[in-house]
Amino acid sequence: MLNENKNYKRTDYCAQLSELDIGNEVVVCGWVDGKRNLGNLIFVNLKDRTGIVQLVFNEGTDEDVFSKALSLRSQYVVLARGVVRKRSSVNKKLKTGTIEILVDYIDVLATSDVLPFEIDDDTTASEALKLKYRYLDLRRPVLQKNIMLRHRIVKFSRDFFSDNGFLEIETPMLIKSTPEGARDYLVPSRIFNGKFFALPQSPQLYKQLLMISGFDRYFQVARCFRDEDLRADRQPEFTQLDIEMSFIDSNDVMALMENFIKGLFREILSTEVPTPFERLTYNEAMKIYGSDKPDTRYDLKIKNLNAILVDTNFKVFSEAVACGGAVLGINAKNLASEISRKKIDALNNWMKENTRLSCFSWAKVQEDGTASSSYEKNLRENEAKMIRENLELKNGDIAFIVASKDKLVAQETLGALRVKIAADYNLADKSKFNFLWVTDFPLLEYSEEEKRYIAKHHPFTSPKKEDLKKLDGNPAEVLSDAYDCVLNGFELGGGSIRINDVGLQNKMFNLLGFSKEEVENRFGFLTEAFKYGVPPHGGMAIGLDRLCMLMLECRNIREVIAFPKVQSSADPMSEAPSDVSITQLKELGLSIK
RNA sequence: GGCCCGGUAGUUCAGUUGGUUAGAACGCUAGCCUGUCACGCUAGAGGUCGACGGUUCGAGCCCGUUUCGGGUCGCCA
Repeated sequence: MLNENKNYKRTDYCAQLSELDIGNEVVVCGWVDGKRNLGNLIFVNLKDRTGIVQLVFNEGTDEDVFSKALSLRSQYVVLARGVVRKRSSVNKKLKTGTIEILVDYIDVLATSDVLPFEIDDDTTASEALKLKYRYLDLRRPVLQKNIMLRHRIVKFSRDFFSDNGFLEIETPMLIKSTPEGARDYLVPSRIFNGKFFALPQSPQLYKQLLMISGFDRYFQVARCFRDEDLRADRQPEFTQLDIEMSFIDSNDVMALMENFIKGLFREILSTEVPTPFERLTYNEAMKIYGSDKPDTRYDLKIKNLNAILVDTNFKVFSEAVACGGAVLGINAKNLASEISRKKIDALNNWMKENTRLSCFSWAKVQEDGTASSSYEKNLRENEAKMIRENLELKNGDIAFIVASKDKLVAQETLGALRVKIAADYNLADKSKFNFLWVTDFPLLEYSEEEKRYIAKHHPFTSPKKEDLKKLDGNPAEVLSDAYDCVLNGFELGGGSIRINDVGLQNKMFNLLGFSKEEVENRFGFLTEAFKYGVPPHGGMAIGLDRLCMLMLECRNIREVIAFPKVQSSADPMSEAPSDVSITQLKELGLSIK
């Protein structure tokens, strides 16, 4: 009788069945996610992407069907037909916990070897193992959920921008390698031996060319490649939500993105994000938070103590001030008792290893006004007092102070310490999504290594109109019409108004130290295009993986990417990168040293 | 490129001062079991201690090199 009809088609997803289906004959397909054999009674959890439903086989079950059920092992793929019925005992952990399917037909569609690790949300298998068997890792409910939510995020994005008059246009993957920015992934050319394509770091130039073509509003879910080392929030191959618009200014771009984010968070997380987002200039962000991507969910704001310490006897502080640097402090409120001497030492060690300064000074004030402190004994009484007042240091608080002859180093170091303390002592409200714009970045940055200016954003970023004149005088002071979108201490994305004047663009290349020949060679097609009617334009790009990671509260960007790379940029599953044949190399005119 | 942490059964880990036959849990295999859902009970199989070299009478343990993974700094226009 078995296999009388092999053409059963799935009627329902496992976990979409409910008490409304009781009495119905259904056909489900999925993977065996556990079997409980009680002798003459067998329960099988059948799982698909929607979840789990329980199959039952009992004394009334056909003998052949029952023996097939007995043979089931974990992760076998089966098709089962049966009648939905109410359970005698409820499992509250399952969406389908009140029903089960009494099976009258089962087909084993595929068997499975014993798994290299248990497929379970709280699996403890190592990253390496899970990534080698990523397709199994992806069977875990949490990753299934992440990938399905990512789909919804991308779909919302496409719908949103389409509805706002944007066209999705694909740009090439094989492009010209350009200087500046990250290291390119290179692809050798077969036709032109010795020459290379690069994979795009972003579709930047192409989207600007699309503006010149008159498409006016462009977006793309764009894959980008940067051959740099990985981090927990960074992959060498990643996806940007890339947009560009003509006839707009930076406020238009920011307003549009605020609407987008608001809609997205409402749709996916049912959360209201307040708009407009807070705005900080780059200088303010560095001054208050010591970072150009501050996490504003907690306070720990930085105070400048220079004025108090101009002529202090304590050389560490006075020299920093005298050399144009800074003495900066933060007050970790109510953490004095938590941060013991041992923990202070540990923090100092952390700082030595992870920042450009080797140590900080610190102080705790007791109830009677005396202090336990690494620096107060070196200061005059009124100096110590003024620092306490400035930092609003009270009993129970602990202050951290850094001094450096380089103001930026002091800011960055204390900014990093701020983040570290907040992470160690859980100061951030995890339920919050604090968006902000950081604007008015310096246009240029001096590179000691290369002995020249490099573009802080990219070479096509427009200076702020009011700073144009400074370009000839002191280019280091010129601010750019650029903006970064920051969420909870992560740079979500950024953009700018672009240069649309060929003269200004050439001046910019000149400032960056490119010769006429280099410009012609590298960006000739762009400067040529710039002769033929370039509309004012600008845009931005959002790191889609990072956005998903933050929305889904993942700790690592791998959790929202189906097939991510490991820290060495390799793929342990396919074992890419790999050797290639001599023939392949020969065709490309390459030989391996 | 630098620094830190890790690699012992299929998996996650323990392994004392270097000393007899390297353990546990889960998983796996077999048997029993009619309401389980982390089913239960009984029995069993399963090890190149990442690799190479060194010290030693003797190395999972000590030393060196190397490899793989994780975190981080540099880097990421």
